[in-house]
Amino acid sequence: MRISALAERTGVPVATLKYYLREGLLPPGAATARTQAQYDETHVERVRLVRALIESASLSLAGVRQVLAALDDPPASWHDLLGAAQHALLMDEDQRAGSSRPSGDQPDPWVDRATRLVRSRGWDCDEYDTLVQRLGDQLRAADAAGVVFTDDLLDAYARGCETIAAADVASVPEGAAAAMRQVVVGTLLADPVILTMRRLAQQHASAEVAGASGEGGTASATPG
Amino acid sequence: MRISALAERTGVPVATLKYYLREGLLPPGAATARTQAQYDETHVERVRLVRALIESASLSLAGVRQVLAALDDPPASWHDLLGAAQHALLMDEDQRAGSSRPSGDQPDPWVDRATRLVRSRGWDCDEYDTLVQRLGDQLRAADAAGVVFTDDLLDAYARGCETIAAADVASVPEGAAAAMRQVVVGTLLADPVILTMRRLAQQHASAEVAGASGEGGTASATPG
DNA sequence: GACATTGGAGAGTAGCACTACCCAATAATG
DNA sequence: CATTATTGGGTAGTGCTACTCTCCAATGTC
Repeated sequence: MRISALAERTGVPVATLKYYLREGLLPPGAATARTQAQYDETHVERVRLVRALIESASLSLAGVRQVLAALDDPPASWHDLLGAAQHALLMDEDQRAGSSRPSGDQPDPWVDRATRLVRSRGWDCDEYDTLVQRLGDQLRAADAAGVVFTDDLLDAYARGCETIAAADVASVPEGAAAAMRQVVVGTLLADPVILTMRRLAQQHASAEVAGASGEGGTASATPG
Repeated sequence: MRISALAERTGVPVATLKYYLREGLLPPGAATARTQAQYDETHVERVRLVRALIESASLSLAGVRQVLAALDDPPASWHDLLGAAQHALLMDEDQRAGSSRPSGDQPDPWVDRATRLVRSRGWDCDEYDTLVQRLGDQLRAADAAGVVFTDDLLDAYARGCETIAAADVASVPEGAAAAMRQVVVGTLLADPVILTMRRLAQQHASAEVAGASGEGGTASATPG
């Protein structure tokens, strides 16, 4: 199929596809001549993947590049695989949010709290560093904004995340190279799903509380 | 305090504060003369809030504006309050990710699946519309990217989110206007926290599985 | 042979979040 | 009262991202 067919199949304009080709997000088609190339189903899939990462997981192009690199060069072990996926993600998020890591050696109380939280859950692998740092940063930011996360609340988050993560890990077919896609892309695309579900669950929980306490709030229709 | 003092207290450059003033993210200080105004602690708090929403929750300025508007004009009931918070969020996220809502009346299988999922959890309030739509969109995007979310997986997500949301709702002081801050800002700032925790829990879970199955992967150190 | 299409590349665009600069009015200081 | 620094207010410019447009000669197709 030619580029215009690829554009039709995916709903992405030809100009954008050319851009992706230039940026290396899309591998070049099999050149049949100097100004002609053939694209196949793998290209369709890749374009759809790129679009999903951009639109749903809201990755930047740089982030997409990282993820694709990880996909094209799958690490050996399960664990490294997850690490690679997370690394790709971290890179991207760090870029868009200037993480003001003081990088000093003095003990940061927020990172401490994050560490204690993680420990209390029994999550005491090594190499958490980046993620725990990140968690500490987020707790600090929340505090600066005047929001209090109680220990109970964070503990509930941790329990909820354990449920989620256990299912994540269980859902991956063992050892296959196809697992990579599931882990990397699944992790990324599940993020927004989880957040949306949280909102839904909040609505449900708040409705229950409201109902129980006889709250008569004006139930405004969801704005269009 | 003058604007330069505000800049020092918050670590935000004066030029940026002026920009925020112009954009209405920061209320003007009490003018003591035509070219002088006094700022107080509420301004410090607001600046920190804005920064947290931008850096941690990675909202756009437009999103921050929405959130602040909701904060300044708190709805009467608990439930509406949450709705306002979520509305503000949706606006923002919809802007940055062009939600390709077909808006047709034909039944969308993905939205259907989302609806069934929500129903099966007993979350059958009204006015879920936007969120369920959103969930359907996300499931469709994942499918397009070739990622399969099994029913079991989504159910586990839902259970995890129930845990989280129950804690969210329980953590809010009843009926106070201060609750608004906790709900709106807490919801937003907790999002990244939850995602980070998910990553941590995944690491933990994958390490356990790897350990159990005798996996000998090269445990690369987390890249700095 | 006529004409649309292609690959390749450069340049241009729009939006976002600042950032720099300028101005007259004012405050602070001596 | 003179001097200097700072302020509010505004305009314009910056850097970045993700496209989008335009051009070209080579090619495929009829």
